[in-house]
Parts: sequence; structure tokens; C-alpha cells
Amino acid sequence: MKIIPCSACPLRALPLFHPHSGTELALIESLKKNQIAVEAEHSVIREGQTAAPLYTLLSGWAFRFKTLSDGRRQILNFLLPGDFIGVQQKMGDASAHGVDALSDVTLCVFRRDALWELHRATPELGFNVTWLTAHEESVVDDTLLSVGRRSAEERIATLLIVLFKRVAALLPDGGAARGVPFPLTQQHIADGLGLSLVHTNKTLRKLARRGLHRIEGGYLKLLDVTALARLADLYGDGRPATRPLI
Amino acid sequence: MKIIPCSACPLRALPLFHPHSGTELALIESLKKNQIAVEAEHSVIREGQTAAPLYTLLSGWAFRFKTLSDGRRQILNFLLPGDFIGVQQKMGDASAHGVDALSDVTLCVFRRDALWELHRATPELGFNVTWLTAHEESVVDDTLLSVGRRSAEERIATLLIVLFKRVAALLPDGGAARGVPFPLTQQHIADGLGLSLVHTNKTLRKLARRGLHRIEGGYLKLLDVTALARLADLYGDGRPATRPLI
DNA sequence: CGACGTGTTGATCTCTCTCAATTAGAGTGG
DNA sequence: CCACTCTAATTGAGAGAGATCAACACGTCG
Repeated sequence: MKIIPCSACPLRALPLFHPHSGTELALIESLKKNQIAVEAEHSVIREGQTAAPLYTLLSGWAFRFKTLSDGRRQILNFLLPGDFIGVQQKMGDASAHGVDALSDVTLCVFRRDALWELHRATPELGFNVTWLTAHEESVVDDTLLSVGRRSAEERIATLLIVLFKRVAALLPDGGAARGVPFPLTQQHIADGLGLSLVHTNKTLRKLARRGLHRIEGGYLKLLDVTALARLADLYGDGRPATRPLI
Repeated sequence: MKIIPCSACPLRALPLFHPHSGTELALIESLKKNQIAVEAEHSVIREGQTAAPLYTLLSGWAFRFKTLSDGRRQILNFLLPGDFIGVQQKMGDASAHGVDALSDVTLCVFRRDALWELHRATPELGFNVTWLTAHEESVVDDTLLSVGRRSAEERIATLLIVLFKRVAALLPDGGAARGVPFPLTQQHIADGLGLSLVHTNKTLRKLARRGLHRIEGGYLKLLDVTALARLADLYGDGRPATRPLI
């Protein structure tokens, strides 16, 4: 695999990300240690792992999760290209959650002290990191609202809309044509929403039969956004459009 | 109400918080704009409010929450003295969650650009803020695991232990004597765990009748931590003991 | 003393889980 | 090209944790 220099990072081209000065890019690049590939289904960070490095997801999907000792698993959030991995664990601390690759992924690996260096050298980027972290928390907040207070139908409608939008923002055509790539299995959806696999399947089918969405060949297409949004109790739209990169 | 200078902040004395240099304290104090009191049950930040300032909880309890349009409420996490309020909303953005006072509280009010100033002037403190934010996220992660995958009994046991420890860390005697102050109503517990009020009450009673805990006169005492921890599926102990202030 | 908020408890009701089986598709080896 | 295997998706049936509905107890407060 070729290591991509940050200056040529494909993510930079996306309107979703902030532009950066040459100095900033140089700094980021100097902190980048490596670039690795992880196959689908494999672990990126194990629960309880110590001294995990800091990653950035360059391509593919991943997810953060926690498990109980008897195996029950809760997916905390899904990770898309551009997302950070590993800010949570204070350096030298055990990771409180695991991270698994959902599809084949490539990751940028940063020095463990990259976070601190970033803050020290460019407060601007440090501030962005704070904001990004706060933003990820708000994603988890949304899921918690779903899992705690929405019915199965509502949870699934919400997830479909939110994920669709996140993925669409990374695509040139915004998923207008075929919909957006959607590598989740129903087990992932179930674990992300605190539902059983069977009930997830039945609910998903019900919504599909009603013509609200279609998942096929690894693609998700929303067929009736209005109905989905009504179920999800999403007001107008409500999701940020821009965020800082790294 | 007297405005307390940061140099005399009572929180600084607690072993839980990091020591700070005089320069850092001076900076923090220069960013502090005011100090306000909010009565129990009153709102600190409304859902959707724009341009909310940055607060720090000086005394009392509060909580972050989100609601659906039909009134269903999910409490995202409980806030104790020393916690930040309002880092999430990007300046000038609408707050994605509300914050209510649970008991009478006093808050330090900071300039809206305090976060940025902190990063700019002292990367060290900026870094702390990033870490604190990540830490708060991990608290929400834990709750999401509970709400998504634990039974009612397990959720309540988990909440009691986690809250007890957080509060105890702020007390001189660690709650050894009477237990710890516990101003939550059962409705708060229910909304924090994604349960109905009635079921929360029944489960709470069941645990109390089994002699696992006692809630009385606004105090919580854990009577059988082992049993509670077994229910909660908490490994050894697992919670940080130190964190940076501001 | 009546109103109200919080806590309790009993009686249903139902959404979601668990258990079981079947189908469909991809990959493998002979 | 076909049996064999594995995983993901489906569907039906029965069971159960937790929700909803209804009352009542108790303390505080105006």
C-alpha cells in the first residue's frame, strides 16, 4: 500500500472538510507515523488495550463498541472516513471501548503524542480537535436518545436517515443515484440500537414493505424521507455540514 | 452571592483535580465573566438555545438531556461540581441538548470565546479540555451500554455505583459515614436509564429490599457493593481518579 | 385543609426477546 | 457442475421484561 501524504489526502478535496494552511498540513504530516490496512471484521483497537495509537480513518467503515462479560455488545457509533479513532484513551490508559473494522479500511497512524503536539504547535488545530470530540459526543447523545426513548421502528428510521446523511456528505453525488454504500449487517444495526437481531429484521422489513427505504446489494436508498423523518421525530434537518479535518 | 476568585476555588482543594500554576489560574480567572445561581428544577440552557455561554458547575447537581417532540425525555448524563457545561455547542450554534439544574446550583460563567482563548494562550489547558470532553463522552458511552444492553436491574445497579463513586470523590470522607448526597427523584433515574417511572420504582424497591442499597433523606448509601457490582457487570473498579480542572 | 409532588403497589397490556426453522447467496472442494 | 458449508436474512410462535393505567400513601406547603 502506498502511503498518501497528507497534502494529497483525498478527504481534503471534500467540501465537508475545512481547508488547511501549508504549515498545518506539514505539521499533521510530520505527526503521521504510518498507514495501515485492516480487513473487514478485524479489530483495530481491542477493549482494554493499552497504549493504542491515535488513528484517523482514511477509507472504509468502522465502529466503536463496548461489551459486557457475557457477550452482549453495544455499538457506540459508526466511524466514517475522516473520523478520529482513539482520542478517548488518555495516553497510556486502557481503552474503554473496542474499535472494529466494518469493511476493509485504511487508517492513518499517528504518534501517540500527536494530540499533544497538535495542541502545542497549533492551538487552532487543537481547538478543532476539542470541537470534533465534542461533536462525536453529540452523535452518541443522539443514539442514547434513540435507544432510551424511541420505539424500534423509530430507532431504525432515525439510524437510516442519520447514516444516510453522513455517508452522502462524503459522496460526490450525495447518493442521489443508487443511494449510499451501506456495509452494515442487521446484526450491526441491532447492536447499534439496543435491539435483538430478530426484531431488527422484522422492523426493517416492515419499513421496507411500506416503501420507506431499500437496502440492496450493499446500498441504502431512502425512498420516503418524509415518512422516515416523521417516524424519527427529526425536525427540519438538523445536522452540521462542515467540520474541521484532523 | 459573592463571586469567588478562581484562585480561591473550593474545587481546587480536592485531590480529584490537578494543580495549576499561577499563570494558568490568572488566565482562567480573566476569562471568567460572572457567577450565577440557578434554582433546582430551573433551566440552565434550553434545548435549541443559541449562543449559550460556557459554564462550569461550581456547586450543586445538574443534568444534560434531550427530548422528543411528544415530551419523551432522555437524560444524557448528570453533572457534578467541576463539570463543564456547553462545550458541545460550537460557538454561535444551537445547543443540541438542554441543561437543567437538579438541585440549587451555582455556575461560573465564562466568555463565549473562553474555549478558544484557553487553547490559544495555554495549549496545556486546551489539551486538558480536549481530554475532559473525551472523558465526558466515555461517560455517555457507558450509559449507552447500559440502556442498550442491560436489564432494568442491571442498569440501576450500575447507575448507583457509578454515581456514588463520582460523588464520593468530591467528599472529604468519601461518603463513608452517611453515604453521599443524592438529590435525584425516581423520575430522573428513569429518564437517565430509559425506563418508565413505575418500573424504576419497582426495581429500586426490589434492590433495596434485598439490602443492596438505601436511599433516604436525600442520601444514597451502598450496603452491598459486591452484589451491586456483580449486577452491574463492573470488573474490578474501573474509573479514573484524577482529571484536570478547567 | 386541600393541592401537589414523589413514592408505592397491583393489574393488565404489549412491544420486544428468545427459540426454532427455513431460505438465499457466496465460497470451496471434488 | 454439483454437493457441502457458512453467513446473513426471514418468518412464525410463544414467553417475558417492562410499559401503561389506576389507586393510594405521605409529606410539604400555601
